[in-house]
Amino acid sequence: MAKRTSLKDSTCPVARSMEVIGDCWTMMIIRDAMLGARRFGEFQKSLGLAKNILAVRLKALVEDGILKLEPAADGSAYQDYVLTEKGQAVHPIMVALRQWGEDYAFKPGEPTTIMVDRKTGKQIKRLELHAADGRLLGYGDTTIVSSTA
Amino acid sequence: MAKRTSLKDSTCPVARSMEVIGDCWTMMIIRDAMLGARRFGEFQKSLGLAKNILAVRLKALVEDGILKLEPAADGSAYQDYVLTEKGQAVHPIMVALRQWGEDYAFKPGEPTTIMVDRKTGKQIKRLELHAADGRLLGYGDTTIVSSTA
DNA sequence: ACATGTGGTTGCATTATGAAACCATCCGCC
DNA sequence: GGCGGATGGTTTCATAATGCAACCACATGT
Repeated sequence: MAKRTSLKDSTCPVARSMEVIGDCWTMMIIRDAMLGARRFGEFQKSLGLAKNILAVRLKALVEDGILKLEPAADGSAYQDYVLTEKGQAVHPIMVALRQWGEDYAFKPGEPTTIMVDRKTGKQIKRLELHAADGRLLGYGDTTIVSSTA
Repeated sequence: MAKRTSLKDSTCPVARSMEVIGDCWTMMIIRDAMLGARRFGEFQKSLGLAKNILAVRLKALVEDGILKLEPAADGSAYQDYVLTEKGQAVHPIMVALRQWGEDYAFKPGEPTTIMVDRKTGKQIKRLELHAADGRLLGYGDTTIVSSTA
């Protein structure tokens, strides 16, 4: 059999995250939801993906508690897909992906989009990793241990 | 035809990042590389994935400049897969994925692994998003604009 | 009532994934 | 230098996921 391997039971949080949101379309849907998309048609038009795929992804996202269905904001009988708190919490991941993409996947001068502070309109600061005592940490300054909680 | 859709030319950095590292196994390989894995066999044993899949993924990672091949550190005729600077730069994404997974994919008390400061052994601080002026930003405090650079 | 828009589902062709078998080197040992 | 096992893959073949297109039910506008 060639069933896609599941990492749901891994003890590594990264694996479990990837199991849920480690899919191109899934992440693009969340991105669009963060930018304000709410309706099936909005996602479909924005992403240009096949409707059956979109339907499957949206269903999975709702099941995983990242999106939830609620009555359409425009008063129609349709429903809106809106991010839950769990879905909104994906924001830092999105920012990290965005910054890496900006750094390594664009030629200088190539048109792109940037994330700005809504209040000032200025580009946001880069994500930084800090130790508990506030020291700036780089790659190599961290390691993984199994939690003894 | 049912070729997997490519997002390589999207103007959204998130899309381009996902195109490269938005794959479960790919991210797991990078994770293991960050934890010190260097050899084909190490990745294969740690991840338990089929060797053909691993071979394809490793080749892609080398082509994308995330891993590079260098003579084995143990002096043998084999080669090591080691992270490039671009590969090391994935670290913040890994941390963001890890924190989200910790928060939403584990029951309290469930065994997991945590990331610690190598010097102090203490758990690292959560990633925070800041504005250019230092203000802490939450979900909803940011927006996307097309770069006019 | 009728056309159109929205939000899907179904069918079928193509592609990717995965387990197992196979194969070419490389290494340690005698 | 010859032999056995370890290493690092490639090949084969079955199954699962993806994607296009066609279809469909219901809501809405006129």
